[in-house]
Amino acid sequence: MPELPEVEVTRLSFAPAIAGAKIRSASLNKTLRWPLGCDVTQLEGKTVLAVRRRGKYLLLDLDQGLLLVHLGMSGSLSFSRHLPAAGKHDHFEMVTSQGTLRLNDPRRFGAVVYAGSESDPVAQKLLGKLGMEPLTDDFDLVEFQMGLKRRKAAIKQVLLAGDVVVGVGNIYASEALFMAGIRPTTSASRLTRPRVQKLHAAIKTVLARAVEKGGSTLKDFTSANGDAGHFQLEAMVYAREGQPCRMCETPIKSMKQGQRSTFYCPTCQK
DNA sequence: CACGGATCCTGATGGC
DNA sequence: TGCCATCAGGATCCGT
Repeated sequence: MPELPEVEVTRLSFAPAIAGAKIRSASLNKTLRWPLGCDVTQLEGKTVLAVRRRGKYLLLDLDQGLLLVHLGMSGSLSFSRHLPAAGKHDHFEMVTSQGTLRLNDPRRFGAVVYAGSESDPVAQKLLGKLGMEPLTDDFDLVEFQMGLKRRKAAIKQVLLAGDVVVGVGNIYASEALFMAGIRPTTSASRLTRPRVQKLHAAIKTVLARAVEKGGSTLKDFTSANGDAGHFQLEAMVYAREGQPCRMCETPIKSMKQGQRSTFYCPTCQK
């Protein structure tokens, strides 16, 4: 489910409320993608200082160590003083002095991992190869161009790989490529400099706009407050196969790239 | 090293 | 209480 905008919207929806909270108890009832990395009871007594984001990971800074939370394809967090009884797919929960944080994840591609510090090998294994953050000054145009230059694969797949730029998932890759007028199958290394510049700007614009709109709720995404997103209503190509392009009326096409659906306008994207 | 495919898991949907 | 195939917001691992 969640790409950078959904993860960021989730972060914003509970970071202020959980800051300073002391963990009273924690439980993990089913295996997620990766092991927690410590006994879940060891979280008790620690304090949540802040919540940061790196790519699609949420980093919960504790007074001792940190928790890395990934939402996978179907994960969502909720944080409230009063949550309903836990359901079938609620796999991780932390009761704190300021409310309960809960991870719901039907497909269990998500994860909660404890690391002693961010430089800990456990954390570095997950964070170490991540690319640039697209919504900060870290997203350097020249470095982006160099990153694409050495990749022969289709630009859509290079964006999804996350080692050049992070946070762009299946929805926003199609949307950014539409905005930049680039065919998703174009080899990354063959994009001209002006086209790379256009794509660099498009990624920032699309992701920032999606954060503003509360993310995309295709099926069941909500922030930790329970709010749905609305960006999907203004998608130009994603999930719009056969519908007229909002710019030129040409029917939107879809295709498979690496077993993922890609949507594009054959007229606007060359 | 970079690429493409298989893989983890559950649920919804649509064709037959 | 039908069954089967396909698809879904991610990212790693493995063979080439």
